[in-house]
Amino acid sequence: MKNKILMADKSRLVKQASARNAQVVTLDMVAQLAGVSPSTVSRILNGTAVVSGLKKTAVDDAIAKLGFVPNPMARGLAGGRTLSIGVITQAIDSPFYGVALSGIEYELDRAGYSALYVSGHWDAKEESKCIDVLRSRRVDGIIVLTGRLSDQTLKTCAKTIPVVVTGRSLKAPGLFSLNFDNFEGGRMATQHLLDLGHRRIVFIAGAPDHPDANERLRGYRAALEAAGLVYDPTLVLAGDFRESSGLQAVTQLLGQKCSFTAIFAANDQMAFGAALGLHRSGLRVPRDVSLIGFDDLPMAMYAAPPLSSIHESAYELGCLAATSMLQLLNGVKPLGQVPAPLLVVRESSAPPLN
Amino acid sequence: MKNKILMADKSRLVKQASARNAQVVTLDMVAQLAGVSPSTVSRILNGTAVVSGLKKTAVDDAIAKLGFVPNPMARGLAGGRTLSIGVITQAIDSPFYGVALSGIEYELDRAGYSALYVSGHWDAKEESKCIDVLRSRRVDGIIVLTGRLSDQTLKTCAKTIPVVVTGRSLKAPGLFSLNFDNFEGGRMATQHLLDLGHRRIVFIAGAPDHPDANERLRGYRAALEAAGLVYDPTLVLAGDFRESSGLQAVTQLLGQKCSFTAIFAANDQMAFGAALGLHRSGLRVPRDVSLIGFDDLPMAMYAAPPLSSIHESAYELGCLAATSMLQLLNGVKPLGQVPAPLLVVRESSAPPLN
DNA sequence: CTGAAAGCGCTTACAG
DNA sequence: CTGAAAGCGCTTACAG
Repeated sequence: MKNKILMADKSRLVKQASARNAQVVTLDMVAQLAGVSPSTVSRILNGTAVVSGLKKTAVDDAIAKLGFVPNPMARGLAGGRTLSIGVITQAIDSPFYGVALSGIEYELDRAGYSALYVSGHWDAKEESKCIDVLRSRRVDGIIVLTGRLSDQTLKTCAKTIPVVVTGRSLKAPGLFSLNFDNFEGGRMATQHLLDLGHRRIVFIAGAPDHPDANERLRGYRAALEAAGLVYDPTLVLAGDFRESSGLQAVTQLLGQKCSFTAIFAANDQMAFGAALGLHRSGLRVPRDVSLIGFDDLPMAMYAAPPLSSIHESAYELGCLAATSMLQLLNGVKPLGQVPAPLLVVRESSAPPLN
Repeated sequence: MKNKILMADKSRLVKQASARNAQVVTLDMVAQLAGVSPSTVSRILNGTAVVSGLKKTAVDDAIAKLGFVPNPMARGLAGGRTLSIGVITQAIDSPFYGVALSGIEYELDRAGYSALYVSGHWDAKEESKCIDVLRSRRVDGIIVLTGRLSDQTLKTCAKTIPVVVTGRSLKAPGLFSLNFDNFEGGRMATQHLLDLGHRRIVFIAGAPDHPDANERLRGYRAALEAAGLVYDPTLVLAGDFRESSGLQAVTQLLGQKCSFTAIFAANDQMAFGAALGLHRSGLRVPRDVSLIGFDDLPMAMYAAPPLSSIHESAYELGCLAATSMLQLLNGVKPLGQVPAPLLVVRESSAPPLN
């Protein structure tokens, strides 16, 4: 008798399954096989309620036997969540943010969430569009890796969806910010060059309006002033965080016969560009010019010569951003903090010649 | 009279909307406002059927007025598709694949699709898990950026879901492959060094079992043999496509006092590592040793000295993979082809000293 | 060309 | 502790 019922059930299952996709196992099928209601299966899956041991075992067995995997879309539709987190990055191929993304991916994956990456391309308008795209995809939360969005925009956004933002300090309901001490990092880099005996130190700035960039410049100025040096604006060149702008800055500098013995680039990529500019002019690092970057990209140690830099752990930043988001989602107050900047001295910085 | 109905409708809309999320506008609301059935709105949205002009205008107006954005999950559940494509990459922070991802992102975005990135970390088992994850997310197709999955696994996978794979030539139903001519690229790089007069040319190999790596090695051998040189296995060192393995290879080489005048690294990252190894030993590029890489990463031109390489357009590869997937999804036979390899001569390669 | 209706695979009050 | 039922927001045969 029991067998007969089982067989009848099975043929029914097969029929259902083949409707659209032969592989699809549904929660209903699990419920039937386990002899419980779909509600019970759902509750076991989500840990929503305490279920008697026997039923739980039966359900777990059925899940294993059938190889059941919940359909995230049905879950999302019914439960009002997607188990996916939107991540706004500047460029998915950025050497710095790429590492952060892998940290995010790691932590989210552990918690059963997926990441949806969208690129803002260093443009506030595009970043706004990213938010729209992510909203339409119904992500459960948004991680914003720095960028140019205004504080106000972020606060408004956080009213309807949890937001974690890096690269600034902001307090608002539903929002958590993770800020790296760019000021201190900028100060340390400059201080390192001062300690070596440099006095004419060039600063190649990052993308204008970017909080990171501004803070690093502030750190540069602070170190200079603390050393009793006057801030010389002709030593501060514009940049945009890309290699090409570092090259351009050095070319310009050399063109106007500006005298200097060291360069602090607001990120490693620009430092690489600057190094090329020096190389092209026959200037050697660090003999003729000392060079220090910022970020400590994986590539920094493979530059020739290996680049001194301020270490900022992108991977850890990504992990932190992800775990903070998860906490926000679970109603836990995030308390994580980004590690302090660290000076990494390699071979690109040395005392000046004379 | 008409006004009254509209007002009544509105209050109903508000009630519905506030149920879960105050911002949510549904297709039903659009239908009501436009005075048509939900089916019609759906058909207009999807271009599934020809709809009379008047109704279309009414619906478009209603969509605009309400700021309606279709819920992708409901769409997915009902329509059996998610408008999302899974992308299996080796590491989301890979300098090479990162650029490919941005190409994929660009093309997919244009078509209203999203990408779901998962990383295989150069491991066949992890890549298999990636497929499972993507399946459970119900992606409409899977793009596999090279990797170690067996041909058989890919073919099997393609039976139930469209697959585009790069880095190999494979024919199977539901599958399209995009292969870069790594053999020719390897040959060209080696030929370049031969043309400069080098005879003792080291090859630093890529990750074992990776088709890219094997092909580049084959190209190396072919060029050597065409030049009438005997293949010397002691000149071929193991690598894994990472900087560190390039460094290690050179260290090993120098340790065993192997004589050579040039190095061909199977990718730029290993070339950077090799450059560091040479630098540490006081050897200069290209005076003492010529160096050529493969991929032509954005960083290659910023190396010191700028690195000669074989150009492979990762961005274009990504675009091609994405458009091919879109074609597969639309029942169109993809015909795209990856551009041929291109030799880029910079400053890291020169004739040998003697 | 267009509607009414059923259904996609789940979750969650609502009742016991 | 557990079910039956309604509903999430769409799409798609099925009828006109």
